This record gives sequence, structure tokens and C-alpha cells, in this order.
Amino acid sequence: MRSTAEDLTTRARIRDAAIGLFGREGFARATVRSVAAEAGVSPALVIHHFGSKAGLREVCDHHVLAQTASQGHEKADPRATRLLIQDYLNNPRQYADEIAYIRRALGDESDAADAFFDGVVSQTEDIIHTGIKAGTIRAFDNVRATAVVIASNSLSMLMLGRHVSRALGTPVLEPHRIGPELLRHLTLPALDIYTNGFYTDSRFLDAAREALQQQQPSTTEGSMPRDPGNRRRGVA
Amino acid sequence: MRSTAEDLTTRARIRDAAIGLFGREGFARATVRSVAAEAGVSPALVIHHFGSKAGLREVCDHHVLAQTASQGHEKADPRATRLLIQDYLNNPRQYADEIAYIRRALGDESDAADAFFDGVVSQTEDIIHTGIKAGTIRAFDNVRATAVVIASNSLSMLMLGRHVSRALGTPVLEPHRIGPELLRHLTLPALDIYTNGFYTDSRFLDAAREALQQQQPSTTEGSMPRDPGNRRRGVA
DNA sequence: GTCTATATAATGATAGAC
DNA sequence: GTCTATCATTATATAGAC
Repeated sequence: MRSTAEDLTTRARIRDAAIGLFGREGFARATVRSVAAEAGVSPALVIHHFGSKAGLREVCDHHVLAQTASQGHEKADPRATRLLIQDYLNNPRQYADEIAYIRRALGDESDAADAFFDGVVSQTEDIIHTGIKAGTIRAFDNVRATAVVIASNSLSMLMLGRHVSRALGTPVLEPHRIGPELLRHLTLPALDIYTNGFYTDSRFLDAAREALQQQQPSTTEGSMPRDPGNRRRGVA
Repeated sequence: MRSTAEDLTTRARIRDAAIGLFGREGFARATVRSVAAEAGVSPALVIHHFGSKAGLREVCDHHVLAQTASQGHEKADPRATRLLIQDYLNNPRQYADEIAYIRRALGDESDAADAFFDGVVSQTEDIIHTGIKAGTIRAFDNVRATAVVIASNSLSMLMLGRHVSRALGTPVLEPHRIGPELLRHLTLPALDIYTNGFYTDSRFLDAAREALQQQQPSTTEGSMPRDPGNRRRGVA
């Protein structure tokens, strides 16, 4: 997206303006007029090209989310992690609009955002399976649920970036814009927890397990592990 | 909030209707008219009581966020964890509107939401410090950054609840409403990671450390660990 | 393809009666 | 305190000229 220069078709310029504006202000607050102004065209032309504001949004959703979701070339390889971090650190501005847009889309209701999230979970699942085979990731008995937790944790930096920045004292350029400083500050603490754990023993895990067992186990069939008996207990 | 019955002042009824509507539809989409309709009053009365839509929002922000933030009676105690889970599991509907509202507020720009997030981080920091002293939590050298990561991870379930539910096959009652099934499905996998780690060794952590060292280390003073040398390595 | 002008609907907010 | 009626503004979307 945003193919280097301004040598884009008018339609593409409007779309990119919309992606930026939707990401910054949200779908409801951003108006057709503001999109037109940012793209340097008349409001009528926006409707002419996309039919309606909803139509414009669908095109933006597909452009940002479908594309990003289908990338997924990350593997369960430490070198990939390193390259990914460096890539983002070296050209953060390129990702800024997409990140802001994805954040808004995940918060709204959007089929494309649903598919995006599901794609992230699937990729995470693959990474975990590969990592388990390679011996770099623990052999979880419920890989699906673990993947959901990991994916959700990862995206939280995206959803809460502004608050996380402020809490760390990292300068916030624009309201909901995530900068490279954020990644720099959080990568090591996060990976430290994933590598060495957070608690020193299993007493919190045990307490939660007890609390959950005192509830009725109904209506949860079909999404929990097939053999709920073999869950690991108290390791560290 | 929502003090059991309908024996509330009209002002309070309007406020509660607004909290529910703002949480479900977002601040921009919810209208003064819809709030009035849900409260069973005229639109003019809403303005009469709160001055403007923005004024209404401020009151809602304070009612939900300031109150929730000042609670914070959680301690670094496994028994507290257990009670918290059970409390939520036993009366989930009571929390539903607040949760939806907090999600919207954290996504928007709101001073009250900022204070709320900072409060969660502070409480998490206290919990970690207490846990370190008690020996239940690892002795992190950068407690602040760790607290931010933990807080962000915890709130991700709130921010992405709808997607997480769908990814796990948990039935979603209303679009952005988090049910108790979600907690039931995720608590153990999440605590398992916090207890036993995710990776089997430190190679991802090491790779990230290398990637970050190849960058200029400027403008990041004051928020990273004071003594970066004594970080634990390769445990699991 | 792109514009100006305008139709139509919805919104936040006000005035004033009760 | 609460209402009805209405204003002023802003929004999406259309019509039709160029």
C-alpha cells in the first residue's frame, strides 16, 4: 500500500486517504467529506467510486486486512523473529496506517477483521506445532487455546498501544500511533516471561484449576481439549 | 451500578442506559435519542440533565472507570485469584455492561480511560513487588515494564473478547459481550504459560536481544532495566 | 472521471409550555 | 422535572453539467 509516491490512480488515493482517516478517527467519526478533502477531490467523487461509505469501508477492509492476513510468512524460527523486529524497527512509518486501521477494524464488527484474527490464530497454531516438533516450544496439550492466548497477547500491544506507550513514558507522536520505541521497550520483558515464566511455582495455576472445577462443566463441549484428564500439573 | 431494581432516579436511569448503549455501539454511533428511548424519556431531558452528549459521556466515564479503578483490592495471593474468578463466574451479567464500556473507553481517547489503564498497571506493579517478596513471582529487574506487559495481556481478553470467543468456538451472545465461558476456556492456558513458560529455552529471547542491540540505543533511557546484565537465562 | 448544486435524513441542542 | 415542537447543523447520497 501507499506505493512510494503519489503516482496512484484517483481511486487508490481516495482509498488510502480513507484508510488513514478511518484508522485515526474511527469509521463512525470519519466522514466522506473528510476523506474527500484529504484525497483532494469532491465528496461526490468518493461516492461515485465506491458507491457508499460502507462500500468504501469494505474496499479498505479488504485492502488492509485480507492482504495482511494472507502474508503470514513467519515461521517458528528465532531468525525470523529477529528479522521481523528489525524490519519493523527500520521502517516503522510504512506500517503506521495499517496498524491503526487494523486496530479500529478489530474493535468494530467486520467480517474481514474476523478473518484476520482467525488467520493470526491459525498461523500461531502452526508456529506452535512446528516449535513443538523442533523442541523450541513446550508441548501444550491444548494447542488451539494456547494459540488464542498468544495471539491475543500479541495483538494487545496493537489494541492498547497508546496506553502502553504512556505507561512506559514513551513519547506518543499521534494519539493511536504505535512507534518503534514501544517495541524496543516491550520485546524483552515479554519474551522474558514467555521464556522464563512469570510465577515461580504452580500455586496460582492450581488455585484457578480448583476454582473452575467448582463450577458446572456444562455447555462447554466441543471446544475444550478432547482428553481433559491428561493436563499437566505443577511443573516449575 | 445498576442497583438491582428500577428504583433509580431518572438521572441515574439515563446514565445507565447511556453506559449500556455506549458500550454496545460506541460513543460515536450511540445517539442522544437512542439513549433517551432506552431510558424511557425524551431526548430533551437527557440534555437537560447532562448539558450535552459530551457531558453525558464524562459522567459515564467517571461512573464506570473511576469507580472500577479505585477498587483494586486484588493482592498477590492465589486465594484472591480464586475468589475473583468465582465471583465473575457466578454473576457475569452484572459485569457485562461495565466490561463493554471499558473496552470502548480504552479504544477511544478519554482521560478517565487513561487513568484507568494507569491504575491497572500500578496495581499490577504492586502485585509483582509483593509477589517477589513472597517468593511467588520471579524477581524481574524491570518491574514496571513487566507490569505493563502483564496488564496489557490481561486487558487483551477484554479488548478482543469477541474474536477470542469465536476462535474458541464459544457461543457469542451479543457482539461484544464477554461471557463466563470465555474465562473458563482461557484461564488455565494463560496461567499455564505464566507458570511454565512458552518456549523451552532462551533462543528467541537471545535473538530478540541481538536484534535490538543492532539499533541505536538512544532516546530510550530511563525506562529499561538499570542493570541489563543480570537477567536470568535459559531455565525451562 | 470529475465537478457543483442540491435533496433528504439524522443529529445535537434550544425554547417554552406544563 | 419532564414534555412537545422546532431550529441549526451536519451527514450521506443524488442529479446533472462539463
